[in-house]
Amino acid sequence: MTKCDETRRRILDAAATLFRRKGYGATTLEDIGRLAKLRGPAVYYYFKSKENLLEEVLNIGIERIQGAVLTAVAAQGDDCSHRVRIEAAVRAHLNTLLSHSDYTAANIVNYNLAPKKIKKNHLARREAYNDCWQRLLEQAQLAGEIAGHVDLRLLRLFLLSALFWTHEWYRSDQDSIEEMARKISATLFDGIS
Amino acid sequence: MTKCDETRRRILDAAATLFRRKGYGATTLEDIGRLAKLRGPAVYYYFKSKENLLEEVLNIGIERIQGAVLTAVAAQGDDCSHRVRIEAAVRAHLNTLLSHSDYTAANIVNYNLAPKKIKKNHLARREAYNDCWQRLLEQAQLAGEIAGHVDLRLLRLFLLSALFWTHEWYRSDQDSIEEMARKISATLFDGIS
Amino acid sequence: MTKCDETRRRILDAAATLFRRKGYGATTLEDIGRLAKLRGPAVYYYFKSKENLLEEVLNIGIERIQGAVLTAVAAQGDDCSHRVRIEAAVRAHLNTLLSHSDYTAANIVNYNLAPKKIKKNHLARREAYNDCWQRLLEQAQLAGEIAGHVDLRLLRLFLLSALFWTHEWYRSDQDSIEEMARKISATLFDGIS
Amino acid sequence: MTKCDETRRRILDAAATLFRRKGYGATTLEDIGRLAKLRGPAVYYYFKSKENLLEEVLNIGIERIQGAVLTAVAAQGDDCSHRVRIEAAVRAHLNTLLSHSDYTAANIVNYNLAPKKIKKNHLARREAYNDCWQRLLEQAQLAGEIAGHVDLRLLRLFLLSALFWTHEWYRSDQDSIEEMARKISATLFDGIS
DNA sequence: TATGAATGAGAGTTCATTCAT
DNA sequence: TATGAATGAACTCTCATTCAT
Repeated sequence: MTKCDETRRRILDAAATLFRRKGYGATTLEDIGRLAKLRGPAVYYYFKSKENLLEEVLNIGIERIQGAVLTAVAAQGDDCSHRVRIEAAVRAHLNTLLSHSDYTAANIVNYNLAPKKIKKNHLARREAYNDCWQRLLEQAQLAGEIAGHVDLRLLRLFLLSALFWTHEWYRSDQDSIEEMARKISATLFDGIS
Repeated sequence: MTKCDETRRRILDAAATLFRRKGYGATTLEDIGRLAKLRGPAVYYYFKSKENLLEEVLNIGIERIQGAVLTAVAAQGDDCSHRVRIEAAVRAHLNTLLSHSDYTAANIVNYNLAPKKIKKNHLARREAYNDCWQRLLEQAQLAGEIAGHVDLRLLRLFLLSALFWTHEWYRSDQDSIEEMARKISATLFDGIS
Repeated sequence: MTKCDETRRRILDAAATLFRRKGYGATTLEDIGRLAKLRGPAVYYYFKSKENLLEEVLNIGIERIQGAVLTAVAAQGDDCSHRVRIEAAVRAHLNTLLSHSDYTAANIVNYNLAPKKIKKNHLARREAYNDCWQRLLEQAQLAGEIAGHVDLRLLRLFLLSALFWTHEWYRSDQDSIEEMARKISATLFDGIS
Repeated sequence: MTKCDETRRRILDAAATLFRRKGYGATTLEDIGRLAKLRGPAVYYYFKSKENLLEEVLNIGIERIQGAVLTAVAAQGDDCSHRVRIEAAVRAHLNTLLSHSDYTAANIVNYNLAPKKIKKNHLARREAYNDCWQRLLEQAQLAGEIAGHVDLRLLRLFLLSALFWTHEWYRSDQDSIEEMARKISATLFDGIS
């Protein structure tokens, strides 16, 4: 990794952290520069514009979580139950979002209010991630582990909404991610009755 | 309703709509004025500052949804099952959030990135709304309709996350609120197995 | 005095007080209204504009002090020394400026930074007041009570500067106007050696 | 002197000139920028706020005149009379105020109406300058050159009032500073009788 | 590779002023 | 006689962006 790449990464990290914490609009390039240990305008050496920087942060945010989820699912092997696979996916999602990187949280916080152009460019990645989950659920339904009458689209939206919004209330000192994943999965499959 | 109150309401409505659509930071007072059919600075005749306006929009957003949920639950009477009551609450929440007013959606979109002072002042109302749900779930658990082993705090957070985030993907032409409420409730109580 | 005149006077008094305390620029019509017990725009019923109001305040400020000084001098009669007359003038000037009305102090504070048009209109009155003093000094010099070599123009400017600026440091609980007038007059005539 | 310092100084000079001429309130940052040959917002590269700029102008105004007076007095040596020293102080004061810099005049014009915070911070410097004069007069009185019965505090206030307000009427084509200083000093010590 | 200096667009906000009532 | 409502001009200030170095 050249020094150039390393600086670029430092800027991205700083941006992710600040976009998450204060939001895109309230973060100045000078803020980012400060955290990345250089001056604001230096960002322009590495990125075309602030929007551009946002775009990249958003992309990394999705890539990371998607990578983590896919890896986790694959790691379960082929002979385990779909319930186990889905729980692994939940765990991986939460781990990435809540403890491994600011990029994904920055994505959630900023996607909605991002400039239209950015949203448009980014949409495909979001849908790709949704598709991962959709497939996961479909396979479980095919295998009979999810009842046939369940509306998978709604289930997915509902589940991902819940998973994404954990970052708004999660406190690392109160909740264990492992446990959360287990409980969420249990609630989902068995219900609360 | 005097003309003054009426104009004030028009400004609040405009602000709620725009705060929801573009976010607090990206919404100009001139934008608000345009939508409310007056000039930007006229807003200052009714509100002390833009922040002040935000504060009021946030408050109304919570008041409305809390009012709707409490009313809906009360309307079920005392002799129905807790499952029915909770489903009624879900339906009322979704109705308010998705079709009755921009205030609640504006609240969700903007609360997190709002100025600290505003967040602090608003916190109590958010917690009050959470408490409504907590009580609803506790009563159901006491009555045995929710299994004793269920972690109610996590359940509530999980459920409200999912319910709040519907506004990000809900499309009125694709999803019926009635149906969503029914399905969500069913998934919750019976699980997906 | 009709009610109309009375209100007009209340507005002028309020303006004088505030112009003196905070300056013309920092005083809003709403401020003036508040002190005069009516709303800001009501001022327009009595005055054409804020500038207009300033103009009148400035004029009254000079008229009052000039009236007081002339009256005081005249009251000394014709057979007293010029030194006594001048001391009476000093006393009258200080009394008006420091304890009898805000108009004169408002004049001093605001004249310099007033809009050019106002200054131009007001100049004649200022000069008239200067002329009173100039005549007072000339008569004293003619009578031999002021030495022939004294530059009366400079003396007048010097004396009036000192007298006008008392309002910047005068504290009614520390300094007696009577005594100040006596000491100033003594210093002036006899010197400090 | 770096380019940065040089620009900063240009801005200060412009501000001093305009604050003196039109007053703090009526001076726009754009005005200052125009005179300093840059755009208005560029001022913020050098100063935190307009108030900040005012503060610095006020400070320089006092520093300059105090420096000039102290230097002038010291330059008289130890064996001259106090009358000579005081006349030198008067001359230095007038020279600085009337012909050497706008800062001191800007101070006089704007101090009184300045924001409270600024006034408070600045007060000490004003008092320091007053103290210089107070000491000057005390030494003269000790040496017997000022009569024992003279109220030095009043004398100082009176004298400084007169000296400060020269800037309101002084016209360089009518009055010679040298001569003014001489006459003022003569009047002061010997009286006008 | 990165900074210092500067710009220009645009924001929130204030306020004298107007006008219907 | 006075107010409530609204406007428009202007101001301070912020910030993404540019450019010479």
